[in-house]
Amino acid sequence: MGSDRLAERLRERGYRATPQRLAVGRAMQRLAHHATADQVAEALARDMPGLALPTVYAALEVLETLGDVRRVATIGGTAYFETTARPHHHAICTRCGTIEDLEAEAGLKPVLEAARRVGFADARAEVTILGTCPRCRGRTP
Amino acid sequence: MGSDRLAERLRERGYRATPQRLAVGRAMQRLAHHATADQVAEALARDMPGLALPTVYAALEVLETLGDVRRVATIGGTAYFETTARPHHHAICTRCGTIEDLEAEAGLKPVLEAARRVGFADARAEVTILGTCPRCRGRTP
DNA sequence: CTTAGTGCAAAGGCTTTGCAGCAAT
DNA sequence: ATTGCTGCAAAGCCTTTGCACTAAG
Repeated sequence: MGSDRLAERLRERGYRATPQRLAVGRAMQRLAHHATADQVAEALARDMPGLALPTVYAALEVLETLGDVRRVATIGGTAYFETTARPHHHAICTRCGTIEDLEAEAGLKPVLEAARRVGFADARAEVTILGTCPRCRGRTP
Repeated sequence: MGSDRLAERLRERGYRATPQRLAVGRAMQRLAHHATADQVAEALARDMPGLALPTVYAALEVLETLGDVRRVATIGGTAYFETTARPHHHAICTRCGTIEDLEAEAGLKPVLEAARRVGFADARAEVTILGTCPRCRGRTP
């Protein structure tokens, strides 16, 4: 899933390989973990001064249909995106919204099967840990 | 966790037992699964004509601190709330946002431990299935 | 009586939409 | 030469905030 092949993969699916899409794709790989549209835009501000936020959203949407990127489940608010490269789970701080990546295996087959039973085919499973992060822990309730 | 005891539990924690909070608490139990603030307001529109949306949000927030209610992890957009009574997981349609409850066991200890390792204490784990619901399945891509 | 809570309105933040101009094929 | 994309601006949603008034304790 090298970023160099992104151009080619875009064209295969009938999309144009624009500099913006390629840049967003590269930025996502560089940020790796998870990023908001705003963070992506900021990361690219230097190289692409004119890059607009709606364009980032549009690019992320295309990358999503390609399967390169997906949205992370959060407790509302800002949308987080991540690359699909290496699957992992997330710990979200319910106070400040910080997201931490977790590299751990989970037993999700029963849940996936339950989902299939109610009609969700070819679905993916994701574990979300919700709690208080270290920094928020030592503060006023 | 009977709704009748909610008044008492509110006062124990220093909150006032207002009709609005009790009504929101009852509505959440009745809606059971998961509901948006808007749905709660709508469900109570008959009985409490003057109930304003900000009040519903405020009440849900209080119920959240009581531990009666919590936010569900979703892929952005509208916030969903649910009662904490019976733990379960969710299947979310990435197209229309529909949420389906799943009653299945998952092996989440490794993930919870990984979370604890990065400083998330007393956290809860939640599995989110992301895919396409039966209704959206048979439609234009 | 006191002070928290409601209701209303308005602000705020993030995401999406619309459209003219530009660029990829 | 076409038609899709970008960039900008504006609209849209949902959620939160501020403040006067009401009501809980």
